[in-house]
Amino acid sequence: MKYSQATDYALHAMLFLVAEAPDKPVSVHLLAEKLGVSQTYLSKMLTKLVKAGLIHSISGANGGYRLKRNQEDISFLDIIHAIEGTTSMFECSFNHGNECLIQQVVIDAERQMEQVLKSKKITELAKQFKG
Amino acid sequence: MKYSQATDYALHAMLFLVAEAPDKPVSVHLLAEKLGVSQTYLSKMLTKLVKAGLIHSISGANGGYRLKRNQEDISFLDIIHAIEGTTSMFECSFNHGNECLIQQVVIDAERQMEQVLKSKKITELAKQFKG
DNA sequence: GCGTGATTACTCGGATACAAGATGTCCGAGTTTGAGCGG
DNA sequence: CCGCTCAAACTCGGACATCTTGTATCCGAGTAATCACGC
Repeated sequence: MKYSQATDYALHAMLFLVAEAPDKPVSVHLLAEKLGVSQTYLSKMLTKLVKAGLIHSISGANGGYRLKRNQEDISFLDIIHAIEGTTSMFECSFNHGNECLIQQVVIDAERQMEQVLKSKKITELAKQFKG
Repeated sequence: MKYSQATDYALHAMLFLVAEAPDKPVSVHLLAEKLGVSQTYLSKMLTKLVKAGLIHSISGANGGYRLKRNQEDISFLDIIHAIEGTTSMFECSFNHGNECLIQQVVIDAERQMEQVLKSKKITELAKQFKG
């Protein structure tokens, strides 16, 4: 049970965008260099973030990725969901009478975690990052 | 980011032990049959639970697995940790100045989840299961 | 009836196999910018 | 100076390769209870 490295990349990439370049497009090349990871792999993650509506892609020369307007609202959970998907962490594989008590407990715990991740916005961190 | 099926098996196996046979050994054969999973694979999970000190194995004829004495204290977290390991869900792969702000947030969220899983005992569920 | 050995019913652990997912690379296609060039 | 073309700098998306992990099986070794048999 571990978050994938892809999530790690995505979170750091988003933090960089918010902190360093909130309004101008940044190329994958530069972003990958700053983070020290492979361009092509990072681009896959960015594509997911685009599909999730968190960032915007601008093709052509001087293109790159740019934050969407509502950057204030972007939470950790948004980014994690964009990469990992939104399906629940736990799924009971037995078929006992509709609702599994075990599953209810685990999902309840999961919601607690999501609550924290949802309330924490990436912009908060960017301020700390700078200051 | 998903709990493995092995965790699902282990939780259900523990619930069965607590609810149906709190003091006598149950063979893997029977347990696997009740849950409808493979014996050999389930036995691997039970081995982990033994190593974690949650249950006891009795070899030889009429042997099997039995709960440890302190069954009241066994929480969801204990079982999950036994199977999944205790390492954190998130580990920052970059080396920026010791402490990663992102990692702190995610680990904080993780702790919230663990809090719920820790406070929920398997015996609680067994009572609901019966009643 | 009692000890001894064989059988049976278990767990334990290692070796192996297979599938899926994470990670990473490569390349061709489309798109926009900007430079160069001819009128 | 204007417009056209072409190259460069990008993203996009699919195909592919590799490695790890989860899932699962098989088998031999060890262990404890029980049964059978002979004294």
